Amino acid sequence: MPRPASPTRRADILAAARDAFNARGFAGARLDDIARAVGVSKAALYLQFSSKEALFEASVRELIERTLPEALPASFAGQSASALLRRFIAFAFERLASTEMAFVPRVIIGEGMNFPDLARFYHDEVVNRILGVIEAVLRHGVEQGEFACADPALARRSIAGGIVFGALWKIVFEPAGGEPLDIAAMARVHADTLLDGLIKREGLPA
Amino acid sequence: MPRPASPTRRADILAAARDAFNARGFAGARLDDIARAVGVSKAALYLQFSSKEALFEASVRELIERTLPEALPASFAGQSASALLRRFIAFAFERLASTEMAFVPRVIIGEGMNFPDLARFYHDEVVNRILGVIEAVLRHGVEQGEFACADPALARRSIAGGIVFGALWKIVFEPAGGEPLDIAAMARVHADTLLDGLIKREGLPA
Amino acid sequence: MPRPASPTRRADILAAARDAFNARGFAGARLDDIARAVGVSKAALYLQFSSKEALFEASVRELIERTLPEALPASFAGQSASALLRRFIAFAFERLASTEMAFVPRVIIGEGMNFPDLARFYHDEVVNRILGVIEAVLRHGVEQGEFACADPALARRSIAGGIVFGALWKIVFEPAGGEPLDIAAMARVHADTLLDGLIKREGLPA
Amino acid sequence: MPRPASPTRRADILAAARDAFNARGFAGARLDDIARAVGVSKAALYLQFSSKEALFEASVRELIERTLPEALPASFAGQSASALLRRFIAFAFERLASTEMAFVPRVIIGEGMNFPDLARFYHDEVVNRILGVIEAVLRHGVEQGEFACADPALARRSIAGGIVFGALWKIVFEPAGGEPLDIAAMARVHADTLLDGLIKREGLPA
DNA sequence: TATGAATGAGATTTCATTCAT
DNA sequence: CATGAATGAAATCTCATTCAT
Repeated sequence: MPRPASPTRRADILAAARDAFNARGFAGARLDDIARAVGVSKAALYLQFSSKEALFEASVRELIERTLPEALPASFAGQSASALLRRFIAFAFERLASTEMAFVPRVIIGEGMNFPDLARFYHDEVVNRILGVIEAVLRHGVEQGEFACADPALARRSIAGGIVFGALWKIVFEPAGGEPLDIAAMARVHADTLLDGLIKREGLPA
Repeated sequence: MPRPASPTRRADILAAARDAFNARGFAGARLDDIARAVGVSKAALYLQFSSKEALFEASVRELIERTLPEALPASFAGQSASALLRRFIAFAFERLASTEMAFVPRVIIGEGMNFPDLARFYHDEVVNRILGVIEAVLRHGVEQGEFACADPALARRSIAGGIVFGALWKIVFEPAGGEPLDIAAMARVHADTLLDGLIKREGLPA
Repeated sequence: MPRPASPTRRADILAAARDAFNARGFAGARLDDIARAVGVSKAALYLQFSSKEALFEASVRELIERTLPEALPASFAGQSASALLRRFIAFAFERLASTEMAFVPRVIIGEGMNFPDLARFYHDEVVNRILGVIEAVLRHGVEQGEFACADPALARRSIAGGIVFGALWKIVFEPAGGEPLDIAAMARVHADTLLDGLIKREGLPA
Repeated sequence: MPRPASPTRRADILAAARDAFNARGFAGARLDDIARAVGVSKAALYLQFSSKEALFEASVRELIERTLPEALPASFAGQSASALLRRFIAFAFERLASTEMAFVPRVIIGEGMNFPDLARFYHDEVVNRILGVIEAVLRHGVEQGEFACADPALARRSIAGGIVFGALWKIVFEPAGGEPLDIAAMARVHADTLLDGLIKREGLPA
């Protein structure tokens, strides 16, 4: 019994695919399950995607392309570098800790070696761009005389690292019995630590 | 061609299994390949491990148990908190960036959801202990009046995050075309950033 | 994009079907390709043919019915049996070596067992009639005292055999790397051999 | 329930494969049926042959390699060219008309275009070798002053053609309702016709 | 202990065929 | 008439697992 074509069909498939890949990994996910979740036949998947691999790549790319633009701050104008960094960290934490978004780094880390094109795409289009934004904020702060940062190209990874760690905690360790993590609190502490440093400053409150 | 039983047989199998799981993921690795790499029959694997899952878990656990002692710094006695933290960071970066050690976080991230026991084991035995060490250093620094850190339980993840990010860069993004990362330099910058903070201090060089 | 009904539509489909069946065999040919070649939808094929089998049978039958008249020589009147046979052989070689005509024997040989009706039709309408023509020439020659032929009913297959072999060479073995065959020359030699025999005759040039 | 390894296992599979390919063609034959005919699982076929195509090629090659040597005369010594040719024709008719052997040309003709390597192999190893033998006999006869044959390279196809036609008649047209063909009689008549020619010779019985 | 041989269950993929529009 | 969308049924192939030897 054929079903009507629908503009959401493709999006439905991508969402179901994402769930499946998220839950079982690329090799472990079954097209049968994806099809059943969408409510179509397996063959219907092949009307839109030429292979399981193509479906996987599309599910990753689509998510990235849909969500990346709003993940990057549009402009730095009129804000202190500290405020910019705080906002970026808070925003990134909240985003990346959501299951939908966290799916991508998880599969890239877990299966990237089997999909070198995809890993490169993710590196080029996501990781590098985000690192670029962070570095720009750092340089902006240095130029304003607000930040001291000898090597922004390396320091940016310290900032990204905490965010990634928070996301991994949420999706990997919390389900495994790790203590629940308050994302907003961790974002705040991450920003505090990075901005103020651990070493006590004279005359400043901790 | 029967081979003599050997005490290294089990270790050989575990090493080959690790290579395979590292290269292709759990589902993608084939017992055939592992057996061939060791030079035994597939059936021989079942003499030592009851299933592919068991072999996977054993290969991860064995590595953890074998390397855990050297993964933790032996003693902190008689050093400033700053020096301790620097040493720990340098030590952890170097360790985790090696392929053998990086294998564990990678598979835990990629397959942890299908191996909850293993994820919990890793969390309990490794992640939490390492985080505990970091937290101890932080508290030690606060007690000595050297550090200002309002929430060591959250701040420790900022420290760990940079380390994990460095390791992921090495094993995931460098192979995908990312720029080569100088681990020692990043360790230094990570420690600098965390200790001194980004915000410029009066009278201190950047 | 709907297209106007057209009297050539059916012929177009049959021609495209023939190409496809010729190129990949019955099972290997895809309705998708046939439809695309014609420029209609797959479903449109079903408006004219009830199944892939029906389309195949129709494509073969149509070719036979369209080409049979010109496959048989019009008249033998007023010629020597030798001349008749030479003319027939030359004519048949030339005809059967063309791709379009060779299509039928090829698919009958390859798929006849799955299409017994079609094989019988081809046998009755083509093979037997052509063999009948050959036999008539032979008997004509014997009656005229020109030929010596004890069993024209069997000998006719020796004549047809060379022709079929030539056609198969063209469509099967030349594409597979066989040496190119000069059809006209082979027709000549085939006729010579059959008429004069291999055993040397007194007083005749070899 | 595993079955004991057996030296006939491979031969059994090849025979069953030949039956299946003979009955339904390459694309139409199902590995399921072949496996069931042998009494093993489908997977067992893959222990010996890496794909359906490999099984097909092996089934053709094995048959050719097993039967071709005895089909070619070992030596021409001490026989008249006529006797040689008669013997060869009789032998070839009998052989090629058997179902086991005829399967090969049938499939090559019907599906050779999908297996260019196999078609070339069949051309090189079978067709060309047999044509070479025929041509050698013809040249031998010419050298002995027994045959007159201006172009043995073309005439050999007239000889082969009758044989092939006989085989095709047996496997294609007899099942389709064609009149039964007496192979031995046709072999005799084919040899007679080729040797003596159709044109009546003075003073010789027809 | 060790293995070669075998398999069952399931994976992806293909394609002739149908039907609402 | 015509089609885009959909599907059911099957095909090939894979692989963890078992067992007689």
